[in-house]
Amino acid sequence: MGTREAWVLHVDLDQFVAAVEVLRRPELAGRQVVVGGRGDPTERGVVSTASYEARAFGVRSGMPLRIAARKLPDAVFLPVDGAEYEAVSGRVMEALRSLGAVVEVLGWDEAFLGATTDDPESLARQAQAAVLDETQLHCSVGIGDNKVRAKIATEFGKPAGLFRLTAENWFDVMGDRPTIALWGVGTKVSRRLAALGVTTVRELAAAQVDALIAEFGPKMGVWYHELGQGIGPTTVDDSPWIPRGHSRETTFQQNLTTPDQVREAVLRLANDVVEDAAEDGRSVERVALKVRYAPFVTKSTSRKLPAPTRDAQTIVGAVMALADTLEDREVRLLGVRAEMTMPQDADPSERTPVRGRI
DNA sequence: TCTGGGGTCCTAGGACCC
DNA sequence: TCTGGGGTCCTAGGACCC
Repeated sequence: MGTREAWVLHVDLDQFVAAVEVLRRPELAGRQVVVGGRGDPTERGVVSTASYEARAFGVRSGMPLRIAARKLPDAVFLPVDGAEYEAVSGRVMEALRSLGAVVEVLGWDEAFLGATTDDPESLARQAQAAVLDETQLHCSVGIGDNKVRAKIATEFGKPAGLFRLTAENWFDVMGDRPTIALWGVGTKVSRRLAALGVTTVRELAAAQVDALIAEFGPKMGVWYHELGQGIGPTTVDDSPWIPRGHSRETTFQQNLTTPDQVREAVLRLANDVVEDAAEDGRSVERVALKVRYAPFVTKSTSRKLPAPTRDAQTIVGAVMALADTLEDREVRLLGVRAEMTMPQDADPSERTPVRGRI
């Protein structure tokens, strides 16, 4: 018998969105499926998820639909159906909770599991079986001694497999890889690291933390240094997610050209956001307006409200006041965001500086 | 290539105060 | 007259993730 230890598992559904679409349309199995936008590859929009058959031809998430269609003229293009994915996601998470581990939901298709066990591989296979049984969907599982290693391990398990990444094999597996392979390092940061002479994970781990702090600031400098060593948070937290804000944004198929069109669109977005906040029963303390002028210049402004409020008129009025400051130029995108007051004693000081939700 | 939508968190600079 | 230093709040922008 091994020793019982605390493990973090990261469960990630394989090509989730495309797989859900194939589930309800079995005739699509084995075909090139591209989900994105409204499903019309002649429109402005990007790929949400591509099936493995489509990825084989270089189609990736985030790619403009027009480009995907150029690469794959015979692919099936489908619109994003958030309600359906949310429903299936709920069943996935239920299946995971049935295992008795702590489940921290990260998004539609991802979760951390926290458990104390002497056989994490067995738990991982149970998770895969439970999800497959409940939803007919396959997932990959990363096994780690913290969240960072578990998350990165999943990539080596895909598709439908397992991989274990701990302090023991961290440098063997990751040491020679580029820093962009790390969760939380993107193109910009990897480029700035390269300018400091740091290109691999091993070099990042060995870098002077003072140099990283000078370049990235006190929090991120320390965080990147730890990331290079595979150090990360170990606590899996299943407390319900409390959103900090709500936002709605639209890229227009044709640019808006008149101030009236712009005001009308902002009003609509503001009303939607007010509704979202009202559904949560939360007060709004700050509003923000984002604009993307043609061809692709993005600006944002925000204003703190004199006092937190749930009054729709007040909130919408504050957004419209921001709209009055917009320039008279062609508009490609508009977005409205409302930030809400957090319920008491949510401890902002103890948060981990990882991008996105952890 | 012609670049979505919904999120989170960090940094930096200026204003203001003591 | 060569011009403090630190803290906090506000806002804009940047970076990243799914």
